[in-house]
Amino acid sequence: MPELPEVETVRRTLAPLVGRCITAVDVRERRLRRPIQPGFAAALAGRTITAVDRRAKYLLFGLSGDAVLLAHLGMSGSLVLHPRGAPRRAHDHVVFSLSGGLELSFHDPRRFGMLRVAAPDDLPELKELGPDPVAAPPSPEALAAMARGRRKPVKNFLMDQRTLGGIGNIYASEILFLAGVRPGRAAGRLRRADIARLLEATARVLREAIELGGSSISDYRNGRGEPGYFQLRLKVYNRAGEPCPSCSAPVKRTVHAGRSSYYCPRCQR
DNA sequence: ATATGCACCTGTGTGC
DNA sequence: TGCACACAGGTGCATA
Repeated sequence: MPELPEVETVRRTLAPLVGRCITAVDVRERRLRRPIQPGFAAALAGRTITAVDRRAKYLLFGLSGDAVLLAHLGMSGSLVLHPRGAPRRAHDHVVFSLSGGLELSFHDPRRFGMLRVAAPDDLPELKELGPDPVAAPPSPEALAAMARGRRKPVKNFLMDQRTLGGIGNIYASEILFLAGVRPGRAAGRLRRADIARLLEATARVLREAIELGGSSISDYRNGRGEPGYFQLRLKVYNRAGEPCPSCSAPVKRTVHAGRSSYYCPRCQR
């Protein structure tokens, strides 16, 4: 579910938590894809949230006493605020009690998400992440250097978190459509002009998606439980057979590395 | 080193 | 209605 625009929207809706104290943590299900560590709740109780940051698709909650709560929403995860005592839903795996009568629920039906407490200098998950395409986009030269010699499809190159941190399956198709580049093109065979258009398209698509609060395809919600609206602006994702909004040719679906790709066979070369 | 396949899960939609 | 199957926003490990 969540790619950069969704995670950034969650970050913004949870930013007001800065200054609140985590008074208790109820771990109702530890069996996430990576099991919740022993001592997770005890390591958090009593700490105050000092920052809410994002790196690629990771959320980082800065905590008093030199600790970080690292969170990833996987495919189906959400973090939603609600008043204390609100009914638990199925798949509410962790409930954080906060000062001021609030609770924050980590809800994740597929359990691909991740929660971990760590010291700020112990975050190996973030080591290999590429530059943030919104906050610190690379120059065309730098992206071209990363693509040099690579034979993997440009769509998978964009989705590789070591290239740019935060692009997933939906936005990869949308970016390639806007840039006029076919998803199956080998990354290393892109021309300089293709690279430049890709970077422009990436910035435009992600910025607009953030403005609209991300895409709610089925059940994505921000930290206040509200949906996003960028799904209404998706041009090709999940639109196989529908007319291309630019030239009316039918949108095609293919598979790259096991993930669906959507593109216009006329507009994208 | 690089690219792909599959596993990890539950829920939903489709076709029979 | 029930059932089987495909597919879904991600990542990490095994395998060529």
